Amino acid sequence: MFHNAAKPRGRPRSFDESDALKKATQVFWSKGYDGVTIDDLVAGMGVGRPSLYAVFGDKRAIFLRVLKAYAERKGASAAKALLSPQGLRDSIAGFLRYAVESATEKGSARGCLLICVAPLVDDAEVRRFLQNAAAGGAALVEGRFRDAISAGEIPSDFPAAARAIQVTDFARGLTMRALIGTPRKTLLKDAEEAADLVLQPRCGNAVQDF
Amino acid sequence: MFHNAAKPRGRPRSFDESDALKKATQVFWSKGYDGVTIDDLVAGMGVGRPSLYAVFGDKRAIFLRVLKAYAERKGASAAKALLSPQGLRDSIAGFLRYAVESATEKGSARGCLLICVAPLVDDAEVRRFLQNAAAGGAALVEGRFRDAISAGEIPSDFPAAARAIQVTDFARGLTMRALIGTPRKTLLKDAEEAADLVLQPRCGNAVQDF
DNA sequence: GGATTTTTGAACTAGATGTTTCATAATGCC
DNA sequence: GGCATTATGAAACATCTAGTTCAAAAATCC
Repeated sequence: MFHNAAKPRGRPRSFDESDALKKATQVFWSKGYDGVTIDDLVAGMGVGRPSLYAVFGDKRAIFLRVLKAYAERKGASAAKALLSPQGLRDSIAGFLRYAVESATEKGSARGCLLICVAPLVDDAEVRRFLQNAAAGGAALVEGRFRDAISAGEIPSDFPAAARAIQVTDFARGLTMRALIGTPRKTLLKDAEEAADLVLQPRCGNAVQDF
Repeated sequence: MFHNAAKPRGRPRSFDESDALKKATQVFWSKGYDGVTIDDLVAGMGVGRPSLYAVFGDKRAIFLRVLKAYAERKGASAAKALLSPQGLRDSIAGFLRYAVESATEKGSARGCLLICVAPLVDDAEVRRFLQNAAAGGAALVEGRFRDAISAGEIPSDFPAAARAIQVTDFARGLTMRALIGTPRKTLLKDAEEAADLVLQPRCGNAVQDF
């Protein structure tokens, strides 16, 4: 049940659809949503203007498709980064390290499309999508914490949900700091130190304990 | 030594300069840098087009002035929020609470000009300014930690610098999450929980300790 | 090969945008 | 009151931008 063959009838396209979307990702990522013109997309995607409108729609539609594809890739990568054979601390460190590394990749724009640029788009559908994506990210980390509880790595009263939010919000902060030009090395150090902190079992009364 | 008098010679201005800048702040804050047109500024600042160019310069110059004035106000407010008679935990909580509250104020745009919109401006001077502002924010929190060490509230080997970065980056994360529409109540809860965590004295080997 | 279908490049239109010009208005100075 | 000075509003200007139109190109089907 995969009759993918069926060659289309007319002139074949001169571009690959998902490849063009990946190129569009870089365009939006580096210039922001408002900063991107159709000409930028035409040049960056290697797709002629009429084909662009016919196949993808207008700027907003392109951005939404870009966003969804990007979020899927990013989510998969983040999940992979959480899988560490070295245990929980290294999982969290790996997650934060991935955030930093992908936000400071050379040859690509700094920061992150989901964290840095999409939130500024004034569009209800985008906002809804981002809220889900944010919740999904936190759920990913929370799941890792729950696995650790099951494995006996951390106590069963470990506040998994709260700590997951702390991890993902901190990652957001690192990513924004990458955007303003903070060097990768600095951010990686900060990520490691934060990974240590977040595994503290319980922490209601730190001051009194001292 | 305050001879401020000296009335200017020609026709008096129909607007107050610093008031116009505050209005410009709202314009940039709500629409982002690229999203703002000169017409937006003319309408929002209550300053005619030629006066705008004569007094403030072009869009970039206006934004830089807005940014600096905004950063000063924000820095002062953040410093005030750190001053708590209730001790360190409440200081940090106050800092995070202020971040959330100012990012979810009704009648104003969500998020924060320094954290959410300025980082996307593709301009070397803006980036330099933001790096300094970020360092200044972290220094503010670190100073509060050092005061707490002096006061004996936390041990002297408390990692003040690292924790200050954790606090400010987490605040960044909260602020970005405010931008995408996360309710204030949720963010305030997250802020309180994080304030507890960050006061943990030392945390190198959490997993082993358990 | 000719009809049919689909894509493409170039040109076009209408409107938005950044910036300047200029005559006029409103003040202080004498 | 008249002159110098500064600010203002309306309009002008050139450029940029989003989106469409159309004939030519490139493929399949018969």
